[in-house]
Amino acid sequence: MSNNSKHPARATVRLDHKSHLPLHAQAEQVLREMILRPEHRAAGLLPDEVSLSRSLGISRNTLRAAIGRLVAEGRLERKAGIGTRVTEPKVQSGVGAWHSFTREMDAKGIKVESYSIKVQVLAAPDGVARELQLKPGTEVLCLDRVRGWDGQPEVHFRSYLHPRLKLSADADFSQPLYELVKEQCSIVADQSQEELTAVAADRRLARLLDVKTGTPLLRRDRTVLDTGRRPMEFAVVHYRCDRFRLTLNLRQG
Amino acid sequence: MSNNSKHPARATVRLDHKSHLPLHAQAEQVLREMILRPEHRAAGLLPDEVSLSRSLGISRNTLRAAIGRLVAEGRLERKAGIGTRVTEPKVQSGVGAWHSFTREMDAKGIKVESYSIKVQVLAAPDGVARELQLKPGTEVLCLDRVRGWDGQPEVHFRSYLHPRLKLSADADFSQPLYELVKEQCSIVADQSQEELTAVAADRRLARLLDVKTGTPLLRRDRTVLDTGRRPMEFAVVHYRCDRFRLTLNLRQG
DNA sequence: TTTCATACTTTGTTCAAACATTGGCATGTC
DNA sequence: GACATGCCAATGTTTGAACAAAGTATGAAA
Repeated sequence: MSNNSKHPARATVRLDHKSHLPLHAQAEQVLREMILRPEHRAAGLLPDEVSLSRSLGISRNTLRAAIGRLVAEGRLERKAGIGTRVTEPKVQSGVGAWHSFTREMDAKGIKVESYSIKVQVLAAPDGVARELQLKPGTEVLCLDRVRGWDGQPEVHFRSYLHPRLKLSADADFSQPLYELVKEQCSIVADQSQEELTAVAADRRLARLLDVKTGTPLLRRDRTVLDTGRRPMEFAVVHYRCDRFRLTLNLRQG
Repeated sequence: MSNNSKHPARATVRLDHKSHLPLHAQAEQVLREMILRPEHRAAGLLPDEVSLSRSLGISRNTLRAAIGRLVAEGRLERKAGIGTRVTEPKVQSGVGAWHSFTREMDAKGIKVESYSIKVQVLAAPDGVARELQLKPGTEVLCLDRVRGWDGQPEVHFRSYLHPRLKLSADADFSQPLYELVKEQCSIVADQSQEELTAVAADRRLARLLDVKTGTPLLRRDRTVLDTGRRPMEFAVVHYRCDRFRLTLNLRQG
């Protein structure tokens, strides 16, 4: 049965057969919203394909196309004989290429929150100056950001921006950084050189990320180059790893 | 027309309707081979869906399921009114590529030493079975290795090898693993999917890597796929990070 | 020559239907 | 209790069909 206690009759969204957006795409949107709703996580299972397709007013095949993409994306899991369930959120980030953290989380349906933004101008420490190919002591813009979701901090970024970008300390740093730089400075981020290590949280990081001192953190040192291979940013990023995983797709080289 | 000069009559592979492997999966394999063949890159286009499905002896829908996955994977590109084309391989240098640990260290002039090698056959734990796409409990070869240099351990690998490789426990695992597999099994490692996190050393790891319990370690969960995108190895790697950094060169994506 | 309509090829979308396979559950037997 | 059996519900697979939309090629009209 479709309307048993587990799957109460919802406002059965009927899809628009006249929209220029294909039905499978509309169905995908509906499913994405369903995924966010807690009742489906709680219930464990989504309504079965036959009744769901009926309630959406589309055929089972069309619905399956939408579900299939969400499965491929890792947001749903299907099992023959059982049903379709919302994947337990194991948040991941990254591919062989990198993106804005905010946009990447957005794509996963997670609303990124900013917990603190501090902007200051300071003399570049030696390591930073080396990475940015500057004389030690050159003044750079330093950006501290803590981000997370569901009220919990998850990652701390400390970015040093190359003076070439000519960004002022009162710019709007709440939007994705690389888009800001692209628009304001016409400098486009292109590649990054990264180093990954594990470190213990010191007192400062422990406070910022709301963990105990000594908690293992993933540390990511990153130098971002623009399309002209000039360094534009050096960042030290610390991730808590309890709700987050950095994922990579690499190729044999 | 299907058999014009652009798309000469190939040995029309008819798929096996009695195989346990679904037709769409078989079609996917055929397409993967096609993608590698230069004549299709040269021709610019693959045969059109209708004639290709006929020559494979399957319906257009079934073929489209296979093509759809390869499109999602970025290996094929479809355009309405035009056809389906093999994606031009993007030429990139040193992009998010991985190598043998041993060879990578070699390149840095560091002589890698093996401190312990344990080989055992055991039932695949659930997570491992999932990554290798095996039924839980299938017997797999499990390889434990500790490597380092200057008399200090630096990294611990625990590899689970897919039974398809048919490697016996008494093979010579002192040489680089992927070369061994390549020679012994003619299976070539091609890509990897990785997850990076930071963890605290438990007692076992602390002993193996000669660090204090609780020391932050870089944990790298890696599924290695062969050229046919079949999983061949799942490995959990732990690095001490005091003498070692995992470096990556990524591109904006 | 340029422009435009039209036919044709190819992929895109959608449907209904049938059967296979998987897993959970109840019912039975020993 | 242990085990086999069979039913049921759910996803998995496959097909044939029809029409839509995109892009190319052709030929007629301006």
